[in-house]
Amino acid sequence: MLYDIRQMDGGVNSKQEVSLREVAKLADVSIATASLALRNKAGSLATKEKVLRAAKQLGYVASSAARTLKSGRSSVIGIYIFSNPDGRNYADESAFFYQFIKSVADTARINNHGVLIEDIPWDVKADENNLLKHIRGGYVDGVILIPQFDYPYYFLDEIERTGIAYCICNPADTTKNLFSISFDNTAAARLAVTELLSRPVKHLAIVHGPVNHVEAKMRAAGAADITADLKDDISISIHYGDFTIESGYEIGNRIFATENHPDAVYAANDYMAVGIMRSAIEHSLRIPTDVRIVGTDDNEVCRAVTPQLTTVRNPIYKMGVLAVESIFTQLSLESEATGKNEKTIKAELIIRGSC
Amino acid sequence: MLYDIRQMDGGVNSKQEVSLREVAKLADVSIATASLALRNKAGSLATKEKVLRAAKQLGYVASSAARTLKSGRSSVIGIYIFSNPDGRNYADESAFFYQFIKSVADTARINNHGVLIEDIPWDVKADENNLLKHIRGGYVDGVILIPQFDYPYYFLDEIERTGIAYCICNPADTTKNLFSISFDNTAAARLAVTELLSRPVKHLAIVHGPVNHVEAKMRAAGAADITADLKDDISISIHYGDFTIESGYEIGNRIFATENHPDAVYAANDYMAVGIMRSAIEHSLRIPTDVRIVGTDDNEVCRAVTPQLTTVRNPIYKMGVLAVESIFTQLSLESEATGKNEKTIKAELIIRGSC
DNA sequence: TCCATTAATTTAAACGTTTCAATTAGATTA
DNA sequence: TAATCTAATTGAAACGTTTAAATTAATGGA
Repeated sequence: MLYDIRQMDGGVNSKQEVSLREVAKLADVSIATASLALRNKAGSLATKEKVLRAAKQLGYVASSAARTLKSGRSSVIGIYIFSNPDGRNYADESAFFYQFIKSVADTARINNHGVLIEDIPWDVKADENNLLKHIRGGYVDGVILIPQFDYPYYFLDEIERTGIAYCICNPADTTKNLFSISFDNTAAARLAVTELLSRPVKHLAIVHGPVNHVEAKMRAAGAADITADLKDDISISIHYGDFTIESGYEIGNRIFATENHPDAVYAANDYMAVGIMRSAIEHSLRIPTDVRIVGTDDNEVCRAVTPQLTTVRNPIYKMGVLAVESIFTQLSLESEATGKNEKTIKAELIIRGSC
Repeated sequence: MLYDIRQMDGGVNSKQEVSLREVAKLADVSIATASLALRNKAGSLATKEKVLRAAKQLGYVASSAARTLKSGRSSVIGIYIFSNPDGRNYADESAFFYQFIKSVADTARINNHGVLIEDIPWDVKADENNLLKHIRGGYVDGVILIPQFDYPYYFLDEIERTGIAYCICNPADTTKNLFSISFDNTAAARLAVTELLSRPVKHLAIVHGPVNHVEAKMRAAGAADITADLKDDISISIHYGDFTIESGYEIGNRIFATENHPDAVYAANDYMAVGIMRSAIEHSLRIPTDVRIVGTDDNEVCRAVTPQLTTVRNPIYKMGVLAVESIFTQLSLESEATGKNEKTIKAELIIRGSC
């Protein structure tokens, strides 16, 4: 059922119930004085009190539209999650995104900002999605972008041109000079693989995520950093999943069916790791005795499985906080004065029973 | 690090780059004509084309603030998730919320509406949180409310008074006449318990969620419906968790330590269920041979564990879609003409290996 | 007491749309 | 062709704020 809202003429056109005019009248001051007083910008103490009382009595709330129109600030920050163009939305499953959204919303709210959220498939054309529309239309004061996949940033030039505050979370290209926050995915993978190799390993399986997924790529690079130096008596196999539990399970079924099955598995995310665990258990392999497994992210599934999954924590809540702070820093500075700023979030190994 | 955005004077006050005025000038028509043409409200074909071309050439996007101010419609729908006042945010973990948000955002976008998201702890006073502010300030055209817990609806009178479109997801009190969508939690629990009882059971454990959680309550009632009719040769024990994996695990440790441990467990959500499973496995109990377990929700953790968890599916994506549709129906009708409307979403048993 | 400052207040002009009412152009009929 | 009707276009007034500039009031020093 689709509604064409543009043709909805019947509905309630809710005019502001109580405007600044009424507050001013009740407080017996001019509209300007009322405006100033309410925002604590000027006025004598007595007037401020008088106006505040009047506003409270009438239940006055400033019209966001009028304020935005005049001030040029919407007090809204947009989160734009770019999703997979192939239509498979691994992210649908991800508890992570809610944590991220919540951290952004919490941090924004402290500063009296709202949060707008938008999912944009990568294959939707620039002029058909809402990112640039929102920016040009003044919907948002700042944008937090989560590209996820490694496609060309069609939006970057326009964003830089308009000078809007932005922060890219886990950008694909860190050589560009951007406002960005990145989880140190490379270090995360290095930590995980190093942990696996801290005990004797005969066959190490590396399970990558989607090939064009930015974080998966960097985790792959991190794993490669370590395995490159490995002696010949450790055999290594590389596998590609798509970040889902099911893909992990299928890979598990392939690798555990062989005679010389892996005794150590690094998975680029926790979903695949638990899928692999399920397969291992079904193949009557004991974890961690027969096979040791390390995942990535510290998603809640880590604590669901038996034994619990050792993993590298990706502190997603912190990323949201930092992203919003970056936006506010940009907003509070003269546009000219800002230097680009790239932050990195450290990876932390969380040891549990699977390893 | 906190920023007082109210004192940020240095920042960019981004005026609209290209306004309707410029478009009208380029197309050589009046502003009114341009406005009408762009919204396809009137005008000859030739004029429409001319205006559209001009708009495209200039990269024109209507100012959301100006449009909202004049039209009284913001084209934004707000999601307000009420969270636990005790500070324990079970929801932080929930992959469910992201699915819900995404479904709302997807459905809203089809109708050119944005989605604002806000978390409101139940103990924050009415005039200190953003719900009523957003409504009175015209931020949103409609609100989707997720109360989660059973506290008095301080907002309801005001919402009804302003006549804003709203939809309450899983309201506590279904006797009130509301716009609402509910998952049939009672039926869900009945389905689950009935499934457990379809084979011989000696000791049935029922694990409830937080006592004041709306859905937990109804699931408890559903379970009670079935157990009330049970013969005396089945012993029943009741336990209270808080919807987290850890609370399930602790309950598991208690119930599986006893001699006459349960051979069937119903858990009011999947997180607790997998926690219970972990405990069972650690107590060397085989699932489903020694103990059969059924959860609720069909969260992703169901597919993470071994064996996979049998559960009752809570189609959260559908709930988001229905909520938005309810909002749009209200928006498209004369305010007077609307009859309240309560929809229920059916529960569906998903049989997997744990039962 | 008067003048110079400074603080408080107000007037009025925006901000960029939408829409009513009025005007003009175009089509149709007698 | 004139008269009538309809469609297209436009001028101008809002919507509810913010803010620069102007005005008025209050304060202090000589």
